[in-house]
Amino acid sequence: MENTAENVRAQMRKGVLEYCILSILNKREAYASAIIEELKAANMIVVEGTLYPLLIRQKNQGLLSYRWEESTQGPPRKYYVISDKGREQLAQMDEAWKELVETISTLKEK
Amino acid sequence: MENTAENVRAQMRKGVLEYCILSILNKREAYASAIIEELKAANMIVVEGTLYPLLIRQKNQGLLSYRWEESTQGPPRKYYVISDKGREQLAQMDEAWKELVETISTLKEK
DNA sequence: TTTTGGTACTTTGTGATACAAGGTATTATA
DNA sequence: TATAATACCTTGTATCACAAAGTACCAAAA
Repeated sequence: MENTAENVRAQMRKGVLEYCILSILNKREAYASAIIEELKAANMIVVEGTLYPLLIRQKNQGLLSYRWEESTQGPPRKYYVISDKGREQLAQMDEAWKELVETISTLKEK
Repeated sequence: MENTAENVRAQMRKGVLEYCILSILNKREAYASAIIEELKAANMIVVEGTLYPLLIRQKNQGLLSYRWEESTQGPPRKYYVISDKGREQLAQMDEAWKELVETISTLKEK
């Protein structure tokens, strides 16, 4: 098992992705490719094969809904929208994230 | 699939565990039960079935070594010690953690 | 001296999930 | 009517955290 700097980042972000998606959709609705672009801009690379099943899982959990919209530049886009339940979940995740940051900080103390 | 607050925390910390272990062992050598105690004190619950294989993986990667030590209170303990390679890895992880915190922060900006 | 309880290390099976790779479908343009 | 670009989806694989059960050592009580 290799352990390059890239692998370290990949490892570390596991489980945080779901949080990122909800955070993005809490700002504005978006379709998958746009979400990937925003993640890339924030320095977190995600591939389609990861994102699509994740969006479907969150939709099935009632955290998101979606609607189709025509595009002038290709096939129709599936715009995802965060739901009330999704916002509740996001609030929990905000809390969990704060705690995780605190936990790491505590562990670093000598 | 349930999604309690506890599950959220569990999900989120995936991949961060390895970082936590190296951070603890960078302060002082320790055996598994003591590591679990320190994690619990920092609000991160981990069970034996998770920790032992993880320590073995890190040892096999050359990040840790160990030595046996007698105990007055039961069977001998396996004390793990971080290696030079482990410290290098930890430095990379410190960087990756900083970036991840930054990434989340960026995604939260409207 | 046998049993009991506590401590510590280990293994097996399961479910979740990120990714690589490949596939389908729509639209515009050459 | 190809071709390229865009967009969505699926399958197979590897990894990993966890639950649960097992093994081994030691000391103190019965």
